[in-house]
Order: sequence, then structure tokens, then C-alpha cells
Amino acid sequence: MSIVLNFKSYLAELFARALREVAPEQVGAIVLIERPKQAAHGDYACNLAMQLAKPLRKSPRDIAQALIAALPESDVIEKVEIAGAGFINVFITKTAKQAIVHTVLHAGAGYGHLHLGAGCKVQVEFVSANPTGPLHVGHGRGAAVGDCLCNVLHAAGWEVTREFYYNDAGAQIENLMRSVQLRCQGVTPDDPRWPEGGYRGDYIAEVANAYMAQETVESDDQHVVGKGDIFDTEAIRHFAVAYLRREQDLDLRAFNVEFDVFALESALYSSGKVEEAVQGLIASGHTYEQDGALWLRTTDFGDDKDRVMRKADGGYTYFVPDVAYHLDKWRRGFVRVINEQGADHHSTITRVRAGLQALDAGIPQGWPDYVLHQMVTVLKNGEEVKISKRAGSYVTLRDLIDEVGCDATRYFLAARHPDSQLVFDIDLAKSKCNDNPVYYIQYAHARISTVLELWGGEHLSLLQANVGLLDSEYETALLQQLIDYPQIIELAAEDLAPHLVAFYLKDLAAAFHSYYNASRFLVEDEAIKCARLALITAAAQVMRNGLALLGVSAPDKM
RNA sequence: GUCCUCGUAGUUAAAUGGAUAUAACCGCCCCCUCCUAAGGGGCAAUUACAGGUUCGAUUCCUGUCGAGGACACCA
Repeated sequence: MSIVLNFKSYLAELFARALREVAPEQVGAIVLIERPKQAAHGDYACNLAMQLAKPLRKSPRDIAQALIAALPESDVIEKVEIAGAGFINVFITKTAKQAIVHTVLHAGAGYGHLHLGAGCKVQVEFVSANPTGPLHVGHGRGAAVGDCLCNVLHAAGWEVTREFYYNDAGAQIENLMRSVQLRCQGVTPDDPRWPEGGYRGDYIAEVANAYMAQETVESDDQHVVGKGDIFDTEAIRHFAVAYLRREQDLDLRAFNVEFDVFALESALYSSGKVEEAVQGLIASGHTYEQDGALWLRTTDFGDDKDRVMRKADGGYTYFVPDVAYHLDKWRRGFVRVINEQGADHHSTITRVRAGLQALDAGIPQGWPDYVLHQMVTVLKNGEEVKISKRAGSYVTLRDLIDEVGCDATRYFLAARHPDSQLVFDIDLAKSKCNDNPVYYIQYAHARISTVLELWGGEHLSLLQANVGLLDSEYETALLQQLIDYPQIIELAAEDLAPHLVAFYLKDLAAAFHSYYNASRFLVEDEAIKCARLALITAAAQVMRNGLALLGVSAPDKM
């Protein structure tokens, strides 16, 4: 019996071989294997014959006939049929499906790991919040989507680097410094002296108090001691940045998100990378001077108007360090880079890509990739929540974690397509009943754990189970879910769509709950009991694997 | 005004260009002497509109309408 880890790619290979025989000149055709929606259409379907109909000037059914004849022998294929306009429907043998139980039990946490990335390096930049306050819900969505995406890419075989970029200098940081300085002097936001762009949240007072108390602050990438000097703006600035970075680190840690690299905008200046990028752009001939400013002709690369690089006052606009930063990513060997950001940043995409093209550094067009997530609104008691007491003007990630827990927060923020707007319903996320998908999935895992504990046997003995006894409609459905898992990873990785994992887990849990309700596992017949326990042990394994990608726990008891 | 994303059952959402569009919630009806009813089974209900490309369109293209966002020598 062949051991098949991934049926889809296995069949794709068989059809590719048939294609080489039937139409060698068409080997460029894309062999697509899909899961039909209806069971009558088999377990897998291939549309190759319809694709080839036009170039080969033959009827799809004739081509299908030839492909089937050329299909290599395989003991996992029960039968092959031609249907409809020319679909080739493949039916998998029961034995091959049942074997998935042993495949999963043997692979364990490695089940679902693929080699799509072939160990290539990919860098994912996400969150990238400036250190001017606690992280808000939007950052939370970025953190959840970005981190899950990293997990999925890792599972798909990429070598992933998680990176967080932030601005530790510039106008917003200046505002932050002044706000803290005023708080040190006892001035509050309701005072007429409070500046226009000042930060009004209560956390500014906390920063000021810590600075005056000469506290020590350590974040993932900063270490500083408060000087307590109200007039040393440099010391205040440095302290405030470190303090708020640490706050964000604590939020992220509570959210199970860890970064490999923190990149600072100021470092791009001090290392000369910004200047180097500017010189590169000037040398490329895509710049010009006008009205005392230096412009980049981004319209050469699809932008709707040219952009200023160096302002008349001599300072660079923000997109220049952005370009320098991305050039640096490229030089660090990241052939693939994905930026996960809020959709309000979409206007930077064209500019950054244009700047990189203008540099003529061999960077491919359309590099880097972007995943933009839409707005999050928070709902509680049916009403929109806008204010957090501590932050002043927005709902913080910490508010959500404290209120509904890390698991539910991660699940809800990652379980929707990034492109669609998200309403975070706090009451739903908190509810411990069946309309809450997080609990629904976790409950399935807990149920399996309970059964296995009651059984009390040695898990290793399940490797000997006779899975040929798994034959009911519920068992078949659950087997199929287990078989589908690697393909979900593949899809999620290719589409940069981690939410697919969340949907899959709901389906997997549903298949288990139905099975649970319809059958007993701890039955008299030893062989049947072992077969069933082996199946649900495998199901629990896949639940753990999938939940791990989402960063959600898989409890044994609830 | 220009650009970007989205428009799918009453509601919230899935669907790599494939065959009869999938779930959950709500509503109605059923199932615990049972390994957790935080569960299961059933009924009803959907692609905004108009064109186009295709053997085939929820998916791609154009336009209209609707929701959100972006449009600084701010970041």
C-alpha cells in the first residue's frame, strides 16, 4: 500500500506523467486537481482534458480517454470516470483513505508540513506600530493575521523571519516627547497649554511618572534608565520610546506573538542607507529638482503623480527611508517579502515599489507582496466601543485580551478574510456556547482527550489498529477531513490567507462532533475500539496542528 | 473628484475560473437511563444591478449603485 501524504499533489504527478505521454508539446499546461463538491463526482477531479481541447483541437472526452489510458498504475485509485463536459473524476480506494490514520499518527506534529517553500527565506513584516502608545485593535488584527501567516508559511516549508519596523525619531516621536515632558511638569491634556497633536491618553502620565522615578526599562530591543531631568528632551524621548516599546512587547507576548528582528528607522539614517538609496535614485536618472525640492518620477512606474523625496527644508519624506528599508531587505537575501499592514497604508505600495524599480537593483516588479487588512470595529452589548480609558482614543489590544482571552481574540481577528471589514463582537467572543467557533473547536479536542483518558490505554498501541474497520459514513467523513488538511495549508500559504485554517478547523470539529454523537468509541469489541480510538487520536493531532498555526490552545479539559 | 478593498440566505460569513453556491446564528421540529447537550439530526432561505470574456463566472473585465478606506514638501 502506497503511503500518500498529500493526495492532491500525488494525483497531480500522475496526471502530469500521463500528459507527457499523451501530449508532450503541452507539458506546460497546469495540472489542476480539485475536490468536487459532490461525492458522486469522485474524491478528486481533473479538468486537464477541457483545458487541452482547444490547443489539441480534439473533443475533451477523447482527450480524457487518452489521459486515463496513460495514467500510471496506482493502488490508491479505485476507479476513474469521465463526466460532464470532460471532467476526469478519480475515486480513491477505501484502504488508501483509511491509511491516513496511520500517516497522521506517524507524522504527528509534522503532519501538514510541506515543501512548497523549499526552505527559501521569506520575511514577513507586520504590526510595525510606532512607539507612541499601546497597540490598538487594528494592530491586533495585524498581529493575528501576520503571525498566523508566518506559521502557515513555516508549515508550507519556508524559512520565516518575523520583523517589526518602527519609527523612533521624527514628528510623532517629537509629539510624544513633548506630551511626556508636559506630564512631568504636571500639565494635563485639558490644560490650554496642551499642544494640538499631543498624546492625551493616561498612559502618558505613566511614562512621565516612571521617568521621574528613574525607573529602568527593558524591552525586546531597548534598555534605558529614566533620568528624571525635565529639560533633557533627548533623555525623555529615548525613555518614552523604550517604555512604550516595552508596553507593546508585553501586549504582544500576552498575544503569543514574538518577533525575530526589530528594525529602527533611525538606524537607516545613521548607517547611511537612506543617503545611499537617495544617491542610487539620483544616479538612476529618475529624479529632478523643482520648487527647491527633490522629486522622484514615480509616474515612470505607474504612480499617478510624482513624489517629493527631499523637502524644501532639506528633510526626507517618509517614503525615502521606506525605500531604503526595502532595499535593505532585498540585500539581506529575502527573495520574498510580505508586508502585512492596515489598508490605510495602501497608498505607500505604489511608491515603495516604484522607488525600488527606479533603483534598478534587480528587484522584480511587484516586489514586495502586501497583505492589507481592513478596519476592525468593536461591538459590545450591541453597541460600538470606541474609547479605551487608558489609551484615550481607541480600543487597545490589551482590552480585548483581558476581556475575552488570548485564544478567542486571536481566533476572531484571524478568522476572516483580511480584505473584508471585521466586526469584533465581544459578547460573542466571550460566550461559552455553540455559536462561538473557538469553543466549538476546542471542545472537540477536549472531548477526544476525555475519551482517551477514560480508555487509559497506551497510545502507541493504536499504531497497530486495524483501520480497515472504519467504514461508517461518519468515519469516512472524518477520514476525508484528515486527508484534506495538507491541501488547506497549501491553499492558505499560496493565497496568503490564514483564515482558511480557521474555517477548516470548524469543519473538522463538526465532522468529529457528528461522529461523537452517532457512535460510541469505548465499545466491547477490542478491534473496533482500537480502530475508532486511532481515528479520533489522529483527529485530535490534526486539531492541535491546525490550532497551533492559529496560535490558539488545544485544551484537554474544558 | 481620483485611486484601493468589499457587496453572497433575515443576520454574520466561506467558496484555488468548474458540475446541484457552503456553514453558523435566528425561526420551526426532533435527540441526553449515553465517552462533557459548550453536542447532534431535520425544515426553510442567498451570489447588489447591467453588460462582456469563457466550453463553464460568486470568482476575470467594463459600467451603475451601495459600504469602508486612501488621496500633504505628515508618518
